[in-house]
Amino acid sequence: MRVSKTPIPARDADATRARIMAAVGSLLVREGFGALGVNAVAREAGVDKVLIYRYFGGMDPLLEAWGNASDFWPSVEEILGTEPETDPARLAAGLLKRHLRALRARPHTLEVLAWETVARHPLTAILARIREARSEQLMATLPPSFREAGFDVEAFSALLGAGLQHLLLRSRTTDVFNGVPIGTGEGWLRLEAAVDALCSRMFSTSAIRT
Amino acid sequence: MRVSKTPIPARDADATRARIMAAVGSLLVREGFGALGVNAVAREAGVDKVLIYRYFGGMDPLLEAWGNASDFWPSVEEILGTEPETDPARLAAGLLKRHLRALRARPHTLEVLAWETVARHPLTAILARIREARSEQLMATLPPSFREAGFDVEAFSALLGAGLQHLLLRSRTTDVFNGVPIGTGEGWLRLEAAVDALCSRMFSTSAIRT
DNA sequence: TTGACATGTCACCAACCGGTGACTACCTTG
DNA sequence: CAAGGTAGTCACCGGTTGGTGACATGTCAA
Repeated sequence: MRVSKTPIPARDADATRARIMAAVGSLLVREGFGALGVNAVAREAGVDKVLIYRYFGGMDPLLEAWGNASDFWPSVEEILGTEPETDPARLAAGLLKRHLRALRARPHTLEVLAWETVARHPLTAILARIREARSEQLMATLPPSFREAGFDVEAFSALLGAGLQHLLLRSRTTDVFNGVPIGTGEGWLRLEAAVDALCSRMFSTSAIRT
Repeated sequence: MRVSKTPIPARDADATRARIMAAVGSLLVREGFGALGVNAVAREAGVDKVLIYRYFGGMDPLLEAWGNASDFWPSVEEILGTEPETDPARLAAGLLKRHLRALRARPHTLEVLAWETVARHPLTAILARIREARSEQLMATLPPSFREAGFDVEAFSALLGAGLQHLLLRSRTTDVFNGVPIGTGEGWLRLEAAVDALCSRMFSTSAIRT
């Protein structure tokens, strides 16, 4: 009569590693960043926490691995779109809208962005570095006419980009922001239309006013 | 020879209550809301934590009391400004800019707003309620022409308001956002100028385009 | 003076946290 | 078969957290 204490220990390191990584993601979107810890991840993965130390070296390296592995940030192509656009207003609006849609499809990324606006953490630093590289890569593809549009394009795009990002973050927990239903697709259609209008009017009338 | 264990116990309940309340604020701005707890507040106030339970009934009631006490949200007058404005573009820009300045002067409020984006909490609910009331109060003072400007004013102001708020939150930990130095007054001047330009062009050309 | 009450100190609790060492079970290589 | 490494379990450590009960000390009124 065998009294084996370990009925199905699986005994598959790669699978265990994968379970731990997956647990990070699901725990993140379900409980939020505050719940992320060695004990919690181990519980979520159904695994002893000592394996986290053995396989990853601790929580921070695990988060690094997780951030590097998943398609955390949208690719440059996803933001640039397929066909080239010359009209600066359409170009700007297209970039903003594709950026919006890319983030809207990535709840993990959204969660980390939320954390980043609030607290400093090794993971947010890691991911910020990846994002910076992507951002520079993207900026390099933009035509120089974009920068000399007759108004402060940096401040303009900072304002709109920040606005979209903030609304995305709020949409995780709130249904309506300033009367706009950010919990539904209809609200985002209205916001995309607003982005279109803003870009169009800024770039087309940029020469009229100083 | 007296061996009094309590050299200066102060013995002033009101003062102790005040010290606890003050400790919440200073701890919040210095360490962030993650560090808020019974032990931390008691330490910060130089007070035994049992007094927090005795005087406030726990951490959440303490936070409620704190949120209700301080001038957390700017008054309606502070947002509306002194002199009435009829031009809708100037009116909108003025509202946004005064809102921005009011929040920039309130680090406590900013910290709780940041908190609100990542977690639900009794305190954030309390403050959200106060904010809602102020917001409605403010909206009631705006002329109806504001709503029928020929474009989606709600989406427009949601986007700009959210953008400013997001940049405010990011400025707590980051110096530059999209090339704009949000850590310095110069960056905020540029952003205010961008708000002016956006409002001006949206309201002045609203009839030209659909 | 005596008692009631308010104020504050202290010790303690269970629960959780991150982290580590010792162990068993298994598979592979000789 | 034996040896060694790998995968996983378990028990434990010190420290911190939220929370409570017992107690000392001061103040004030009867």
